[in-house]
Amino acid sequence: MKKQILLYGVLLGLLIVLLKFFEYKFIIRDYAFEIYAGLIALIFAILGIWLGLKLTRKKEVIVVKEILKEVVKEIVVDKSQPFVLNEKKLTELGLTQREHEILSLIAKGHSNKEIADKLFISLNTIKTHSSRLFEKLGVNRRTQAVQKGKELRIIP
Amino acid sequence: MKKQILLYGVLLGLLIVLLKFFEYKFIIRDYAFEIYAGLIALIFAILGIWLGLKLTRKKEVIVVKEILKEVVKEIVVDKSQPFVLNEKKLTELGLTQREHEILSLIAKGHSNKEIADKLFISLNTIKTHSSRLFEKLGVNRRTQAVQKGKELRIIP
DNA sequence: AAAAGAGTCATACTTTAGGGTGATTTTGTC
DNA sequence: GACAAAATCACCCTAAAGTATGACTCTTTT
Repeated sequence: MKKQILLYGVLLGLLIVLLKFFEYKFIIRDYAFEIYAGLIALIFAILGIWLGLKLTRKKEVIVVKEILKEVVKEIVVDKSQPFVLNEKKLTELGLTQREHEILSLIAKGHSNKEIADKLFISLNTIKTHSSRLFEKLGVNRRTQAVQKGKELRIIP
Repeated sequence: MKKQILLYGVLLGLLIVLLKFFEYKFIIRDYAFEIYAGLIALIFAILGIWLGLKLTRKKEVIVVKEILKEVVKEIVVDKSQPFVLNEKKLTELGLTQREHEILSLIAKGHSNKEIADKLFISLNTIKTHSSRLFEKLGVNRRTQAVQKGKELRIIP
């Protein structure tokens, strides 16, 4: 926050210097003040908008205490939608493409049968995929898988 | 958007007039320009921030076409979290307290057995509740119920 | 007091999901 | 071409989930 204010101040100073400089270079003396004011207003309005946009990117801080390692980790999760796939987590978990695909279909409320029909593969295959999927996510029910998937931001 | 720009322009004009007026009233002549610039910058930065904050309040427009009544309704849903219970929908659907409670437990990934244990009631009762719940939501699987529940904002 | 709504429970039955194991086929990589 | 990873499928069995129906108890409303 202090950085922002400092940045604003410095920018304003620079701008004034710049404008004063141009004042002696060109012949825009008559409307100089209005032009300056307009320019400053424009620039700071844009900066303000940018800052405003940045401010709304709410960050949720999840504090995970790993007792075993006696280390306190802070994971900053960007909660400002829309959904951006967390590819790191995806590879970290070792989820394959197919497994990921099936997870999202599960999340959409489809039954295994429906998923099988949709992907033109056997029901058994869906079961194998989902089993492995659950194992990798450390869950044992599809509803939990969906929950975890959303939490880890690997599905929308 | 055009309103915003107009507002900015008018404000800038007013400000300049105001400042010019004060220039002849007080003796702040020496640093007048810097003060003006600073004031303008400040005001427009604040305006920008406000605008930026307003811009990020994404609104999702759901268009519901009621064919029977030949009326097109537009429901504007504010999507800028956090969860606010849509009580209207809740009563509209006729969900009872218990059913709603069970829906949220389902959404948390609990099995029927777990819910039964948690609420100290029989597994069969959970089944009856969930059945009626599904019927009211127009679904036939718990994953779909969770989806719909979130969509209708009756669960977080 | 009767009716209605909500909550509870049971029994019986069907469907879907999940776990375990093993096997075959594709596909991409060295 | 060999190898590994991914994807496919089958079979078996158990566990959950879901459907249908009927019934009992409270509580609130009429």
